[in-house]
Amino acid sequence: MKKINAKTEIVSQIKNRELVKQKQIQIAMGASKLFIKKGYGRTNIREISKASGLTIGNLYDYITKKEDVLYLVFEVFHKLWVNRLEEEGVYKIEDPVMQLRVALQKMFELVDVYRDMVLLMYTETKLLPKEYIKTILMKEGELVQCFDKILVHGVNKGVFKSKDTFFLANIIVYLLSIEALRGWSLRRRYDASKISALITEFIVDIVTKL
Amino acid sequence: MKKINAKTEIVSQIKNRELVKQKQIQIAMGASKLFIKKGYGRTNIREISKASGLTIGNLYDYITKKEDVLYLVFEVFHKLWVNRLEEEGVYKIEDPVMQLRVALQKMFELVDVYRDMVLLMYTETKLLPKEYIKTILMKEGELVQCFDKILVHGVNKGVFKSKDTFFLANIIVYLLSIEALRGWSLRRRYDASKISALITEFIVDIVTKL
Amino acid sequence: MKKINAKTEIVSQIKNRELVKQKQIQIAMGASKLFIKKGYGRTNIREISKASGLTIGNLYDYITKKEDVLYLVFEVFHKLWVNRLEEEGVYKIEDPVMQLRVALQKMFELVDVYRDMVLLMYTETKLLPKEYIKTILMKEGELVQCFDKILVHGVNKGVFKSKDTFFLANIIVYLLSIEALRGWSLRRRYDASKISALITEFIVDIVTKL
Amino acid sequence: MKKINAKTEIVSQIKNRELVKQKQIQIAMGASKLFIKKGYGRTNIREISKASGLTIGNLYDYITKKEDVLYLVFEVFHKLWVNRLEEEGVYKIEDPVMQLRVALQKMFELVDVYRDMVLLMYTETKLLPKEYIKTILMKEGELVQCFDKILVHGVNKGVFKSKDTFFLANIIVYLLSIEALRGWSLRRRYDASKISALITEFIVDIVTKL
DNA sequence: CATGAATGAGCTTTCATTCAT
DNA sequence: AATGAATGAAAGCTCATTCAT
Repeated sequence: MKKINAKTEIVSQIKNRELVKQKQIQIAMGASKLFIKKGYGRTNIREISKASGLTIGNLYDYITKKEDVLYLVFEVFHKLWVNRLEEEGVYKIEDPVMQLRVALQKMFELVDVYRDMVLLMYTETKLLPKEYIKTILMKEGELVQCFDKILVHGVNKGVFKSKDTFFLANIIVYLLSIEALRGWSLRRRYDASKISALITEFIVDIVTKL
Repeated sequence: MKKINAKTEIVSQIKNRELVKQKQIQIAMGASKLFIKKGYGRTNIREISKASGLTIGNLYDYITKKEDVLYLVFEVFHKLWVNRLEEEGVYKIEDPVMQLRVALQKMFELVDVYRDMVLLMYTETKLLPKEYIKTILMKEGELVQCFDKILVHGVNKGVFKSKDTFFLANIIVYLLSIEALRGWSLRRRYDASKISALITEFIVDIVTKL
Repeated sequence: MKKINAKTEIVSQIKNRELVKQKQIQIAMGASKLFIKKGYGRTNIREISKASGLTIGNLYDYITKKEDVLYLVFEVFHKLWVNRLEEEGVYKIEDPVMQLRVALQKMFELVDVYRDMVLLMYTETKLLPKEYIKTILMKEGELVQCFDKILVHGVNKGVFKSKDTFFLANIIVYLLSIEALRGWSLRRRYDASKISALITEFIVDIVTKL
Repeated sequence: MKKINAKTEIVSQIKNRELVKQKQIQIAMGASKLFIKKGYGRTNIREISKASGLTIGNLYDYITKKEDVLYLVFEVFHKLWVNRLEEEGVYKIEDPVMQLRVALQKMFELVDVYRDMVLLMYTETKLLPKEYIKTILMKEGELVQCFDKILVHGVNKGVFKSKDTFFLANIIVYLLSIEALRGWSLRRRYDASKISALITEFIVDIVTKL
């Protein structure tokens, strides 16, 4: 397994590091709404400037290229996911099935709210320069590791059977996005919450029975 | 379940219908290579014109907007998939597990060759106008139906257990693309053919055991 | 007074002179409707070809440049005006006031039907190459001469007073177009037929009282 | 009589209102020369950009569409006319005939200088979108009102006889442009200043004798 | 640090005209 | 004589990025 190793920081002209961080978050928050609504390619710098409350010139004090904004958006957005699992006591749950169920539920809550953002990540990530993609994917990798940890915990307890938790964790993380990516098909029969429920049961079945 | 019903045809200035069809395929073939390499948004008309061997003006005799080219690419590309299942005797195999295995194998062969194209479809479809999206998704729906049919056949034979073949067919079609969409993660441990094999066994396990 | 002297003929590749004339009229008839509706600049050759029932290639057997079509339209259209005065016995009326009234009435009937065409002539003539403009204006000059003749007739009869019939004939011909050119202002108070009536009385007043 | 009511302002990306006004005039001045020489349709944005001393991008900071330039030209140009009457004490002249003569003279001075511009207004106004046409015509209406006022003044003094000053004011304004629109015919006999003189006497005759 | 006007290459699309059949 | 596919220059317009203030 190749080692994940990428650390990217948007370089800024501004000296005050605290300010830079604060403004970059401000930019990401403003831009994310636009990106979700219109996509990255169709959002222009003027709009990003307006949405983030910075003048164009000032905006460029905190970024170097437009791509940086997309990166910042992904960065902010990604923290949401991992934090969700880490900050809410999921890891303290002892019962493996319960732990998995809770983790999945928390993820689906986010998918439900940020469905378009999930789609955006799939659709726009590859537009970024390689350097950035590497970092983004590394952060995605963290989410896989979270589920891997949960699976290993279940296997150790003798509740889950999987011999290849890494593979299964990937499957699980991939299935989390099914509603965002294939909702147009599934929603012809089921509503969003039913889809989440079906996927949850499906995953639990897999890890306990296969 | 809503009825799928959409039919789109790119309007052309050219009267000779045969020629139109031939040239539109020519355009799609030329453009697809560019789209895979650079994405739709970063490929410009001049390049498409050159790649398809038509002058710009003549190109616009066969399309109306740049978007039409993306649609044409998807259309040509999609025929590949459904044809692959229909034309190669998959439906004549009696043994359900064998039938499913062969179908999956054929699909993975295509994924392997057209990995980037799969990604393109997921990433760029939503850039199209609604009218076109409808048609594209309808064609995607056909693939789901193909697998649904295979599953129903297996259930009737008493070999597959699934009570919700539509849901499962969606999962299967979705999993077909996992290598294209999350290969960056899986390939850190497995090569492409191993991934296909793992997914195949995983699916067979699911349909026979759950 | 400079002598009017211009004769233009659209050159054609086709040998049969009769056919050329017939087709050129066919082209003019088809195109005039388009020009009135959309203006010359916004009508393209494809549309002209369709409207005239000739294929593009064949159309170009009867014209050399798109401008030729505008010239043909003006030519056909202009015959209407002069013919209207010449063919309908206006010149046989003995009473000068009556003759003038009838002539004006006939002209206003045409303005009423071809209002947009009048506007078109004013708006597009100057887009033509000099050679063509000369011919067009010569034909316009014929109309001035028609009215000049009528005025001279009245002066000889002692009914009209004007010493400068050429100047007055120009004024009259100019006033014929007032509704087309300034109708937007006048029509806020009067309808089209009222405008014609007012102008007619105004002209009669002028020629008899000034 | 419908109420005239239209106000159009070319929207600009630039925040500094003063600058916008100044640059828009700069654009109008540069473009008007081109429009007079080649017409609106045959002048392209690149030329306008060069003539106005702005880069293309910057030009588009002050306009939205090419049409806006035509509107700006008309706007600047129109101020000239109304200002000419209002700023030069015409309204202070008590003697109606003298007042009318002076007003006409001032107008003909402008026609003489801006002959091609007058033609342009007649020929290109209708190319504008309705919204703009409305505003342009409203401004034209102001000129009619100026002459209406002069006529009413004369009628009140018992010097002019007209019962329908609105109609006559329209005729007068229309006659102001005769040299621009039909000069090609009249100039075969008279030079420009003679034409102005003839029209002036003609108008004075009309208002005093009819 | 902040402002926003300025830059100009690059984009998609149209269309008069030609020419092989 | 008739057909209509092919040509490609040129059009209007956008937008990421810079830089003087």
